[in-house]
Amino acid sequence: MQDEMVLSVEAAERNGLLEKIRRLVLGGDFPPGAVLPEAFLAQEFEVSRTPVREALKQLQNEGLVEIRPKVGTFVREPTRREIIELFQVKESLEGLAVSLLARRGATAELSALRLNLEDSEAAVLTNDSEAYARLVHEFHWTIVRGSDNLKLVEHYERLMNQLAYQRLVLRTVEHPGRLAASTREHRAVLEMIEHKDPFGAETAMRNHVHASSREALTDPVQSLRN
Amino acid sequence: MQDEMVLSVEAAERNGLLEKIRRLVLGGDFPPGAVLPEAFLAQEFEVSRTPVREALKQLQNEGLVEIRPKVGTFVREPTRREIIELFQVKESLEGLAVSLLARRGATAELSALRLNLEDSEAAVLTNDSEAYARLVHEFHWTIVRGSDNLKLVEHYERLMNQLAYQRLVLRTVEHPGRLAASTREHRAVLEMIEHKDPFGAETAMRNHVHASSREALTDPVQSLRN
DNA sequence: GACGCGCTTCTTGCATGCAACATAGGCTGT
DNA sequence: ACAGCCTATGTTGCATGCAAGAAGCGCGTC
Repeated sequence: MQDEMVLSVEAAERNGLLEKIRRLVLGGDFPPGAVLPEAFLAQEFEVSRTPVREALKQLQNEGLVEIRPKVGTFVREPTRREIIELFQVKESLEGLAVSLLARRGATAELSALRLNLEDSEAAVLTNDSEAYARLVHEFHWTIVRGSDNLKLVEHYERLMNQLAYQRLVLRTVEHPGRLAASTREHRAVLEMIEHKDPFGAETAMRNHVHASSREALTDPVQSLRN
Repeated sequence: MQDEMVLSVEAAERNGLLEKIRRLVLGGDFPPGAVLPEAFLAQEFEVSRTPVREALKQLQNEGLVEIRPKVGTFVREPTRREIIELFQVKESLEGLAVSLLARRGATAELSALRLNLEDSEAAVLTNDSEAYARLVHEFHWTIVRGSDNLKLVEHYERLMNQLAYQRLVLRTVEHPGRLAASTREHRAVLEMIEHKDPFGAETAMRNHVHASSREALTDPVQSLRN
C-alpha cells in the first residue's frame, strides 16, 4: 500500500506534465473559458503534442478542462450548482475521514492537529489570512490522510481538484469573523477526536464543512454567479 | 447540467473505446495480472495504438490497470485492503445519496424503488440470483441518481468501477439467507425515504452497506486473499 | 553443473505528419 | 445594406515510425 503511493508519486513526477498543466489551470494563470491549445503547451514544456494530449484528457476526466472536439480545449470553471454538489460530497468524505481517524486514535495526526490549531489561533489574532488559508488546508488534509484510507485520500484529492479549492478558500477566509468561527469549529472537531468519539467527530466535521460551504457560496464573486 | 451529462455520454460513445476496454477488464475476460498489450487492443478494435494508449491511461487513473513503464499493461485486482477501503467510501457516498433523496422526496425514484423491492422479493422467493444481482445494482443506482447530485454520481461511478462491483455481488448473492436479509434492509431504507427522514435513511443505508461489505469480505475467494 | 553475461525480442514513450472538421471572415450576389 | 456562401485558418484526432528500456533466454565460461 505504501509502495503504491510511492509509485504513484514517482509516476506523477515522471509525468510531471500532468501536474504542471494542472497547476497552470488551477493557478488561474489562464482565465476560465480561455483556450488552451495543445501546440502551445507542447512548446511551453518542450515535449510533443502526444503527452500533452494525454494530460489534457486526464484533466477533462477530472472536470478541470473541457475538450470540444475539433475546436479546442478550454479552462472550465465549476458552476455554482457544481460547487454546491461538490461541497456535499466533501462534507460526506471528510465526515468519514474524521470518523475513521477518531476510531484509530492516531497520535501522530492528533499532535499535528493540536499544533495546527495553535498556529491557527495565532493567525486569527494577527489576522494573517494567507497563513490561515494554508493552515486550514493542512488541517483538513491531515484529517483525511489520518483516516488511513488511501482510496478515500484519492477520491478526496480528486474532489478538491474539481473544487479548485485554493481559489475559494482565499476568498472566504477574508470574511469578517469567519476565521474565528472556523477555528472554533476545528477545535470542536479536535476535541471529539480526542474523546475517541467517531460519531461526534463526524457530526462536528459535517457541521463545519457545511458552515464553510455556506460561507463560500454567499461570497458575492462574479465568477460564481453562473 | 443536463446538457453536460448528454455531452459526456456522447463523448463516451464517440470514444466508445474506453468503455469497451473497461468492460473487457471488468468483465473478467482477462485474468487479473494478465498483460494487456496496446498493439493487441489496437488490432482488436481496429484503431491505432494512440487512442488505445489514452484509454489505458484513463483506466490506470481509475485503478483498473497498472502500466509498468517499458514493461507492459496489466489487469489490476483490488487488494483486500482496498476493497475494505472502497466499501467505507461507498457507505459514506450512498449514505449521502439516500439522505439527499429522502430530503427531496422525489416521487419518480420512489415508485421505481417500490417496484424494485417487489421484484426483489419475488426474486428471493424463486431464488433467482442473477435477477437479484441486477435488481440490487438497480436499487443502489436509483438512489444515487435520485440524489440529484451529478458530482456524487460521477464519484460513485468511479468508485464502483474500482470495486469491480459486479464480480463481487455475483458471489455474495449466493450466500444463503443473504438475499432475504438484504431485501429487508432495502425495505428499511425505502421506508425511511418514504417517511422523509434523511438521517434515518442515511443510517439505514450505511448499516445496509456495512452488512453487505461484511458479506463480500467474508467470502472465501482465493482472489481476495492478497 | 551452475553462474554470469550479452543479445534478442517485446513492450511502452514520444515525435511527427496528415486528415477532418469547426469556425470566422471576407466576398459576392441580390 | 444584408444575407448566404465559400474559403482560409486554426484546432483536434489519429496513424505511423523510431527510440529506449526491461526481461527472458541461450550461450559461454568457470
